[in-house]
This record gives sequence, C-alpha cells and structure tokens, in this order.
Amino acid sequence: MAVARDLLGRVLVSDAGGERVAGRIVEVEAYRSSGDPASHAFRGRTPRNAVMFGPPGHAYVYFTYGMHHCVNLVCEPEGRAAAVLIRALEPLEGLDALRRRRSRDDMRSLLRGPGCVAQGLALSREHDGADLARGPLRVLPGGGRRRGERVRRGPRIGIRHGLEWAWRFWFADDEYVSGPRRSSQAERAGRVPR
DNA sequence: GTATCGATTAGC
DNA sequence: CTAATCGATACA
Repeated sequence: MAVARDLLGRVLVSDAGGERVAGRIVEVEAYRSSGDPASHAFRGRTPRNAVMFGPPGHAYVYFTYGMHHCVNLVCEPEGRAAAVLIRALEPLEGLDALRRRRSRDDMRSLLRGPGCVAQGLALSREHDGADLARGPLRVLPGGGRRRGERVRRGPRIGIRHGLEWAWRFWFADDEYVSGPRRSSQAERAGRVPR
C-alpha cells in the first residue's frame, strides 16, 4: 500500500524493444499478499503468478484477455505475494517509439491504461521476473509529487471482488490517468464491473 | 475433457 | 455498448 503510493511520481524507464522509453507514474493499484480476492495470488502460487511470490524489486508481467499484457512491480519479501499494477504513465522520453508501438499520436493515448503501458514500454511475458536493478525496466531514484499535486485514492478498476478497498492511487486531475480522475466520489459513481 | 471468465482495449 | 482472443480456472 505504502509502496504503491510512493511509486506515484517516480520515473519508469524501459529499454525493452531496443529503444528507450520513459514515463512518470501517475496511477497505480495495490494487490495485497493475503486476503485480497482480486489478486492473482489469492488462490496460491501458479506458474503464471510465481514471480509475485518471489523477492521484491522484480517485474510481474501477465497476459490477459487473450491480447494484453500488464506490468506490476513486486514489492514484498519472498513468500508474500504483493504487487503494484502500473496503470498509467505520463510520457517523458521516447515519444517516437511510443507513437509507433501504440499506433497513436495523441500524448494522452500513449501510456494511459495498464495494457497501453505494457505495449508502450514493449514489455511482455518474457520480461516476467525481470530484475529492476539489472534488467531493461528500471525505476529512477527521486521523483515524487510536484508542487500542489494531490494524491487521490479509490476502488480498483476492472475487478469483481475487493471493491470495498480503496487501493487505486492517482494524481488528482492528471490528464494521463485512465478512468475517473477527479475524485474518489466520481470514482464510486462511475462504472461498476458487471 | 468442456465451459467460463478475466487486474483490457478500441471502435461503433 | 460489444468484439476480440486465449490462458487460467472451474467443474463434470
């Protein structure tokens, strides 16, 4: 939880795909190690989620809906499977590569949404388990909140269980955030999964 | 073995 | 709003 919040504002750099792309984290979701029915780790360790149970500081990349990848950062010690899903970034570097990979020009469409983030950073299952200290994906030191920037929190998006926990964090009114971004209230009034 | 459903997205 | 598309999961 604390890690998720702290990741907001930090810069994520990816050299995957042969070109450097960087973005500032503006939206994340926390998935807890135990008792979280929305987490992939809820029913225990499987080949797919194994990395979540490993040491922190590694990427957990999964494939979903038959076509999208999503990127998480594993953040708790070995044995406890907690991770932070990176939902949106503000594009900072590698705009040409981003526009090509995403087949879009609009800045706001490049890295908004978890599937878009993975596509923009050229990350897929082969990067599952990548060491953030050595691999192509890194989190730069520093960053954080800009002057006057507010952090908001609300229920996670696209899940059926665990909606009672406000474990999605984002920068208020940030144009690069996916989904509702004004307030937690707007979030609650918004879409309800099925 | 078959059926169902996603931590989603793009397009109508 | 729905199709797309396939691995993981549930269940017989």
